[in-house]
Amino acid sequence: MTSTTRVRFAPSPTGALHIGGAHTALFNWLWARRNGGSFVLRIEDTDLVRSTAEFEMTILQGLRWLGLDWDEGPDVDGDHGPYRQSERRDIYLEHAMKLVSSGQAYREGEAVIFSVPRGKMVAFDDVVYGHIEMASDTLKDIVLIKSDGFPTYNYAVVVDDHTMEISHVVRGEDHISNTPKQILLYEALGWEVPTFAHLPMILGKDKKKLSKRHGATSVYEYRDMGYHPDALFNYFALLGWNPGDEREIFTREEAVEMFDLARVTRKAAVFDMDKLNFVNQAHIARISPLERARHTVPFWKETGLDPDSRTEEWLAEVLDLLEGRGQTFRELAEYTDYFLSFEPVKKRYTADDIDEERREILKSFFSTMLSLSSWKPEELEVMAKGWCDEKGVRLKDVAMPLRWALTGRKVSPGIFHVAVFLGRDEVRSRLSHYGLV
RNA sequence: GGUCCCAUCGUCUAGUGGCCCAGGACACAGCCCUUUCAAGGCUGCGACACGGGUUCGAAUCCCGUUGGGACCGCCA
Repeated sequence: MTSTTRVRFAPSPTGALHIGGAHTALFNWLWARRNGGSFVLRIEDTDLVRSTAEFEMTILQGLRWLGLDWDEGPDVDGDHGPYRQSERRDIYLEHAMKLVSSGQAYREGEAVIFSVPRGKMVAFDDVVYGHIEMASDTLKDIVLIKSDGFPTYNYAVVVDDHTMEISHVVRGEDHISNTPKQILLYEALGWEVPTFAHLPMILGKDKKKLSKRHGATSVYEYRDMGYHPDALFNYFALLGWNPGDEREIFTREEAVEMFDLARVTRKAAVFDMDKLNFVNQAHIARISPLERARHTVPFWKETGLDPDSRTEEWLAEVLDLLEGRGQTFRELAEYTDYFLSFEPVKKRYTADDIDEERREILKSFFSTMLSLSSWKPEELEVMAKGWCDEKGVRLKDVAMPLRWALTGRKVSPGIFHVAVFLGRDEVRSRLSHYGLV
């Protein structure tokens, strides 16, 4: 019937967009884009008590942030709407009544219940898990319409996937056990059964289902921790799938090109922050300096700094000095605070580790340094090495005090690069604050 | 309890009977580089859950055991 690929992501708006949901949405999106098909977004809001419009909105925003765009959905017109289950009640009722009149379902109270046929073997071939079968005798009758007039999940999903002409049902492995029930419903309704592809679950470090106990579970938390959406996308794609070669860092477009449902793995995967950090660092290294700066701005602001008083080019240059240091935008902001202001340096460092004897040596070195004719990193380094040789001092004995005075930290990029970028006047001013010049 | 699914380094995985006394990546350790920390380069540590089969040959196929997980709601 449907020759084109149509997949869907069907979240229920009872919470933020969680990692598991984002992972499922991602694989659906990948499959749709890979095949030039459609990605449909459907809101499963039949749980009156827990569903809210706010959650629906955050889920949509979360998907957008991740770069997962949909072709049809509650906010995008299509030929298969409406896209909220709460707006499709007449459709569910209509088909349920057909089952009642054909004797395959019965009423009990206000509800409509499907009688599961006895002695049947229900089987399907899952793209990921292979052949699965289950005896219908192990199933209880299935509630179709609840007493409140709303459909149940297992019923609504069948009606929707059929009427929306979904070709591939791609969802979490926790739905494998529901699949035979749904197939029975497809058959009773006389509908063609779609192709199923179940995805492995994502677990926490302790191999238990991911929950709040494992820390951040909503995609927004990752955004706020300083992860790039492309990196999260890349990392999610690697959970339960791999391209077949040894590439691990790739763009959205590259993933679309390489993706194949047939290569999805079956084992539940543990969400590993260390690997995510590595992937994020790799993406930060790949994006342009300007984009890096734009992503870091909110984090500078968060620590009370004022990046708006600088040009984007200047900010990008600052970040460039980091040369790979930092795994998140939050760290990038942290590691460069001293470029934007001397205040954080003063808070971190007081110079009370320097005794008088040491201070005299340093003053001598810094005055030579500040009077250098050329203010370039290489020149500063050559001068410093020469000076140290002559005085019988180790380079680190002058480089570290300089680092402390300029950055307030024991680690930083090459300190002569920092000094040059800060400028001779600013360096003199910071050194003089500590009485070192 | 019933049904279903899963099982390769700590983690993500490659592997579909011989190319595997198992390859890559993260993490970890060491070395190189070096003014610190990163980055980068090199090296190392480290796994086929167990027991039976089938086969000339098994991580790969079959059976069982053990261990995980999911579902069994008028939740989704």
